[in-house]
Amino acid sequence: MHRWSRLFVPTLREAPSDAEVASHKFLLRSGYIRQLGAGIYNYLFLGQRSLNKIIAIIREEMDTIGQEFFLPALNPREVWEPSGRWTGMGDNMFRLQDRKGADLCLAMTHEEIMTEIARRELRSYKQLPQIWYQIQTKFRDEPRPKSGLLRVRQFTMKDSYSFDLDAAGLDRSFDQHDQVYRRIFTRCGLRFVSVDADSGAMGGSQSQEFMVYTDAGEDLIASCPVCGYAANVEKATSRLDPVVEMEPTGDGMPELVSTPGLGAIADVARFFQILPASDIKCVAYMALRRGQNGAPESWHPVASFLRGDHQVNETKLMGLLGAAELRPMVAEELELFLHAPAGFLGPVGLEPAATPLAQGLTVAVDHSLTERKNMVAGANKLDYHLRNVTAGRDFRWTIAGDIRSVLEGESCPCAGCSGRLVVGKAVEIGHIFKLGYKYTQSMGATVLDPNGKEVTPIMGSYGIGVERILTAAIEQSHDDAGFWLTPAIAPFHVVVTITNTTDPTLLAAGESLAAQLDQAGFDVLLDDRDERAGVKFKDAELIGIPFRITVGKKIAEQQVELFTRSTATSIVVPLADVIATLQPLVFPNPSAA
RNA sequence: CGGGGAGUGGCUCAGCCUGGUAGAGCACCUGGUUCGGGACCAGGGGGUCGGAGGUUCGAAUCCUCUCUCCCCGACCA
Repeated sequence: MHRWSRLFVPTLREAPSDAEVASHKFLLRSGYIRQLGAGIYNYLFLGQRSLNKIIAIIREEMDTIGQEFFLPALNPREVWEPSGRWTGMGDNMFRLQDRKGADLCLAMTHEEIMTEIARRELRSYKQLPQIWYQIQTKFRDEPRPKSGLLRVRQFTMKDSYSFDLDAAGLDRSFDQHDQVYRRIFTRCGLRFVSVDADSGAMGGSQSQEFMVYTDAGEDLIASCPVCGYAANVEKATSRLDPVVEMEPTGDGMPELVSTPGLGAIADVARFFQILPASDIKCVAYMALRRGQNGAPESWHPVASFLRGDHQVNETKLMGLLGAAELRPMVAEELELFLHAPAGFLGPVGLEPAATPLAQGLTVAVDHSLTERKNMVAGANKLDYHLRNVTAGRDFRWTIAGDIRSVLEGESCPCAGCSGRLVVGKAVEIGHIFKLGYKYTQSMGATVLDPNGKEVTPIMGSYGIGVERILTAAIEQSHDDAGFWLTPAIAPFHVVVTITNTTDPTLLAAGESLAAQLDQAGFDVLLDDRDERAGVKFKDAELIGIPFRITVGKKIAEQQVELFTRSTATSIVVPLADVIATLQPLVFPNPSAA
């Protein structure tokens, strides 16, 4: 039992002005955290207590499939060299030097260290599979920390790594994580979804993110309400409705039309009296190719083309091209590679490179364009467009593929599904994905298979953002007065509020009840402060504790009030029944207690 | 990194434009009254106005530089 009168719970009546999102405001107001610097936070008593409970759940569930390690956050440069990530991580990694001038870094993740252990220790297929995990502080020099604990430079991550003999084994490890993650997030009281995700720069195949819908999130999720399809928009696809082609004009061949000052899609469409879908949009990039060692190798010009009403999806484009980085061309580069300014760029007359990021200009075309005809496109000449532009006949490309972002309302990509996609913001709380051989291969980890042949184990990598669980929980369960956590992750199960501590009867009754609850296994916070009742009620409702028992006037009839924070309702309970009433509410699943 | 905004007591902010030596509410301390929805009265403590330089008789206020934080776009748990 903890007595509030002796705790440090610095609640704030008003939120500091630099807090924007709900979770940030409430974490500060409730005295869970305090900021130390951009993306760096102190966790105070209540915050740490809640995070500890989250960690305990993660640990308990992870122990059913894996073994807990604890690896150093401080890593020598050498460990990060073979995978190419010492350079590959770029400015996102914190780096430092020791007194001898040797390079070190603060680890952002631990694939290399885990693989290093595997490389040195694993000899035989009989030792596989292995699942190793840790709960550790991670450091990332985020370009832009924001939104309280949502995007920070130091945070706690549960990261695990699986080593399997073959792809089928990896499938099992992946699936085990999927199941365990679902249990963890469910026990933490989160309403979450799992979505297909891009496997990104880490390399690998299947990739799945666990997301919590909230406007504070930074990811966009496309989902189908009919069939349940869900994917990060970085990855999501859709079926496009057929486009009614324009009738050709004149001889049907590309015709130069003066369009002075009409650089914007909307202006061009209005001028030609066409829909934006019949205008070709060009977005030009410089794309970086990296070598085997992760070092930047060369920049290549890329012209991407898509429908005027579509947006480029840079993640998809990078994936299609095999590019490591993408940045928009500047005006001089547009002039140099395309000989025209933005607004008048088009595919006609370009000479596409033979393969992506080879010598010359890489022309990438969205596949919504490859069968189209009689479109309008920039003429690669200031103040001119072309009409009657037909794919294949009038222009060619290096590569065609899906390089656009889906839009809300488009048809679900699933075969036979009639649903329309809905797009919503979400925050990522966990990520599981199949790494493949990237690390085991580059670092030379091998085992002998049953035939005595050397084989490279296949890896998976799985992360959970601990603070993000807390943040997401607050985002999805708050009101004007504060927030509420599920009992399993709340710093306390119940707060016993004595309305007036100067009344010896009330004080004694509250003390006694709190002690009984404590004895019965509840985490109890006794509000024995010499404050007015209103102050105590406000505080209790602010700080995330799911239940409050008010010890007040009704004590004369041996009764108290039980207030349920999530519903903001209270019931009168006889003193003798408090424990029995609270038991199923706090411990709904006996095995989870 | 590019674009926008803000730094004045613990918190929210006023004062700045139009220089004259810092203020309110909340919080805090003491005493008293009060005690089921962020009380009241009286008294009190606390700020080199982010930092440096400059202009001026005089700078929170004007000028230059700088640091930090927040928000919007490229990264990720």
